[in-house]
Amino acid sequence: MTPQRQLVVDAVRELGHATPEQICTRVQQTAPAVNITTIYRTLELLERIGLVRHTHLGHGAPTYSEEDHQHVHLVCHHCGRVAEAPTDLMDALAHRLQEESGFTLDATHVALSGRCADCAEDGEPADDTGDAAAGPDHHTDRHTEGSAR
Amino acid sequence: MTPQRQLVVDAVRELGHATPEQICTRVQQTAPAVNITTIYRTLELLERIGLVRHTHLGHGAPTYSEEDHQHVHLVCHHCGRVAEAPTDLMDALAHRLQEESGFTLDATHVALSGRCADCAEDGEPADDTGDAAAGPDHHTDRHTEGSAR
DNA sequence: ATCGATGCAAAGTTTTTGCAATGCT
DNA sequence: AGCATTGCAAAAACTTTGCATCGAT
Repeated sequence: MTPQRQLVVDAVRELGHATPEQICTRVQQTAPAVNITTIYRTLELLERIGLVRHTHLGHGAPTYSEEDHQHVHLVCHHCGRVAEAPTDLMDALAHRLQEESGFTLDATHVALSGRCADCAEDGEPADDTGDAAAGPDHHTDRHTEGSAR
Repeated sequence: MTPQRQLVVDAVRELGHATPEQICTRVQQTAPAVNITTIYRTLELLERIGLVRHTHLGHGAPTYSEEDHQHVHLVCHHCGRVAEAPTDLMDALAHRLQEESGFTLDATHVALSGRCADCAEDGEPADDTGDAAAGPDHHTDRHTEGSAR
């Protein structure tokens, strides 16, 4: 309804899966005055009305994406990249869970982690100390994850 | 090696999957002087040497468990309870991911979310605003530290 | 004496809350 | 005016870091 909210929706849509801070940065490119608080509150609202959903990529930071942008996230321990896979990959699993445990799976809410094809080629073991490190092309310049301290 | 570390290992083992703070609380039942800092440092160490591993349950707080305690976590949106399922549930999925995307799945690192059998019975829609809310029986009394009343 | 482990306090991050100001009806 | 939304600042929750002390080799 408000311009800020529209900007948040747009940002979520454009970024695909982004943390609140990334969304904030994006929104501020258009409207620098927008506060991070508003991002959080808007995201919460948008989620409640079902426009966006959030997913946990393994790291602490949740990422937001469009509600209808349904896919499974695959995050690589090694390079931190996030790939996407169709949710029907999970169908069989969802079925088994339902049968065996009565558990109804929400396939889109979490990310699966592992190692992507690119990183599998490298023989190097992941420094699995932390989670997915900052991506190679994503400049997720948060806390510059130093592997060896 | 040190008594504190042993206590941390024990706590992780007993609690199954616990946040650093829960572990801290547990350890402090035996050794009240132990500081939360030590918990974090010890956990980091134990993880590096492969004694424990951490898993993201969807909420921000990572939980730690024994390395060999391999299972998939199923966390319920509704009640926040964490169930466990054998990892071989994921085998078929892992295989497909490998084939189709070259992605090597690490089944134990993340939790699957959804709604557990108990909560499925209640017709109530989950207040899916946040993640798993504080459980009904889990009194997630985290911040119980230093305040030795 | 040396070196690592620990406790304490302070700093850093990320997210939430309180409150006053703003804008729309 | 009434009401929701926003921005700012402070608080809270969570984690890491610096530094002095303690213990064992």
